[in-house]
Amino acid sequence: MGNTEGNNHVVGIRHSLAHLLAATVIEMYPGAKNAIGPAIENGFYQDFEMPEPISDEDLPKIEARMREVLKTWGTFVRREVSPEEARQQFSWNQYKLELIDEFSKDAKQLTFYTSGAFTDLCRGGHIDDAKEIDPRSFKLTRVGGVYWRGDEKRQQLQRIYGIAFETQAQLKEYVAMLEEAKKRDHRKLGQELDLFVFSDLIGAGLPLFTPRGTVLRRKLDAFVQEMRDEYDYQEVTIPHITKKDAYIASGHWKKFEEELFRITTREGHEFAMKPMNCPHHTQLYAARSRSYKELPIRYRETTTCYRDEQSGELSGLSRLRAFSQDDAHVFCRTGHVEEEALKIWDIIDRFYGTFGFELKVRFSTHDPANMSAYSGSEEKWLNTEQQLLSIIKQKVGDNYIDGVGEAAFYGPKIDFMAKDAIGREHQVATIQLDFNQPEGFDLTCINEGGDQERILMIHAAIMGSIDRFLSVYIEHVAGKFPVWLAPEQIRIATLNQDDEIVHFAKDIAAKAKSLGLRATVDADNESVGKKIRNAELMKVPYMVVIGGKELETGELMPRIRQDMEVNAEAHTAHTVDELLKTIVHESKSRVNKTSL
RNA sequence: GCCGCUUUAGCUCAGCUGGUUAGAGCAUCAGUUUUGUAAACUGAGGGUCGUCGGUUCGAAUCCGACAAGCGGCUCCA
Repeated sequence: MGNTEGNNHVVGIRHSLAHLLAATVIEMYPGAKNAIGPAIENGFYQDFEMPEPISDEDLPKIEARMREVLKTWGTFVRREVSPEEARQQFSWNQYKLELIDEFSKDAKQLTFYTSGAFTDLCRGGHIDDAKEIDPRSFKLTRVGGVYWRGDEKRQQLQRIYGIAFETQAQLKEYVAMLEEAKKRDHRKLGQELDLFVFSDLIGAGLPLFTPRGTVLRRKLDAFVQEMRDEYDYQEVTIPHITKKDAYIASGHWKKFEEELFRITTREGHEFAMKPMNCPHHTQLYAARSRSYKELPIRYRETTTCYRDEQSGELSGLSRLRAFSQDDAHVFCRTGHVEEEALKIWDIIDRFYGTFGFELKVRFSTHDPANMSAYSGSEEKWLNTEQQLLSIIKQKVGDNYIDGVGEAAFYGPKIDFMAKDAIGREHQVATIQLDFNQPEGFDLTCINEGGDQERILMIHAAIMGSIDRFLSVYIEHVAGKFPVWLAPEQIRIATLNQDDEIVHFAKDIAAKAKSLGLRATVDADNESVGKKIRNAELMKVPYMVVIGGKELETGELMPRIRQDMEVNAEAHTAHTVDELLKTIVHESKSRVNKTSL
């Protein structure tokens, strides 16, 4: 692990490269204006207003020119200037002028940094000398469109991204990681492994899951529901459309009206496809008066939600217009919150632990500077946040990330981020404490004193969206699903098309199916080598070849997918019963190792 | 939604600057072969070149709109 000094140094390199990129682009494209360009994780970027749009194909020549310009650069020279002088220098660049106006509000002097023939307005943070940059340790990666200052109402600029490290070896390592990520891309694997498809006829963001993909969904969902059953969740079922009144009461209408799929009935009534499930579930709770003795009431349901997402936001299974949530709502009193949240947390730990994900916790709170984005008084916000914080402290101490402004509009959340096998983080599970919808829907219980008491709701999704979880999980395991999830658990291939051999293979498959396994027979007229290759490509965990030898001895030599843990004697002959029994055991125990 | 790029057979991709019946590999189908742990051989079928419109004597190729996808931005209950 690098020390702090080393880390600052690489940040300095990245920052300095952003300057170099700005200098190079301005030189190569007369009329180009640079806006901002900071160091970021693994690299840097620089925003430009370009006279003509550039594309990815332009990057190699910009990169080559950067290396030339770099040779002319030396120490970074700092100079303090007055705002007036700065304005004069950058009169050609309205972006810098805007920054100068802003910075000069609280500073009398601004700073310029110069290396080679290039000077930029900058607060600092470079390395001392541009000669410290290894010209082989950076690379321009992509160009994208961005809004000036991140505001979609303002000018659109072009951003050039680069990656940069202290050494060429580190750059190579990072490039290798990106290539590995590309190989694992769930959109690619989804097609190769025959898990899901999209159709132009059906529409963007509307995934169609194949039989194989559906196995994955059902097994994952069953796992979550099995754990919820332990904690007395009750399964419910709701329709997928609703009158808009439900969203007016919940507060969603005000905030998400634009993102709803709306339906007008022939009688002119307005409905919407449900974008979430809480309003429906509240009505199950509110169907009759509830005694405090009944609480907590826990509803769970895996069901599809529909949101009219912006077309540019759709991406594989990560962002969809129709997606399925493994949703649950707990209706309870303040005194129940801690215990209920801990139960959910336990399910989350067990679920993600099973897959080898490392979890990080984010405490997602309201942004005091932006209260208009939230429902309810700030006092109530602070109150509920305190409740969640004490739970977080209890579970992980100070080991959590502050997510100011990351709350839902109706309440604070505990969000969980999973770190995958190649080090990327994804937001997954969530526990949300909601004091607003119980108000909106007037949810109460009759308390010990016989009075109506306002209750609280906890929203909890373990996978969040099954679809999005799948996108993360497919990439995490690179499509090599453990036996309990594998759409095809064992493939029985015949050596040839001899009747007796084919019959034996079919008998084994029938036996496997009777034990609840997912087995297939490959009796095609193909070479053994080809059949093995096909099974490998589909990442089937177990494969056996049946020939005369097997017919004679009744024993099988399993071919076990390489990522699975095995014992020494795994790759020896086993009886059919022994082999199938093992696979059944692995199917139930949810481990990715064979007990052969 | 915004900026940029892309779209040729089920999949992966050729097709130069517009010019007679649009190609390959894999997959599929048929025949041959009857195979021992990651690709047997031969042959056949399959595409109105994303859709619609325009320019042109002539469009897969140029222009426009729309759709879908990719990389970003914005958004994310």
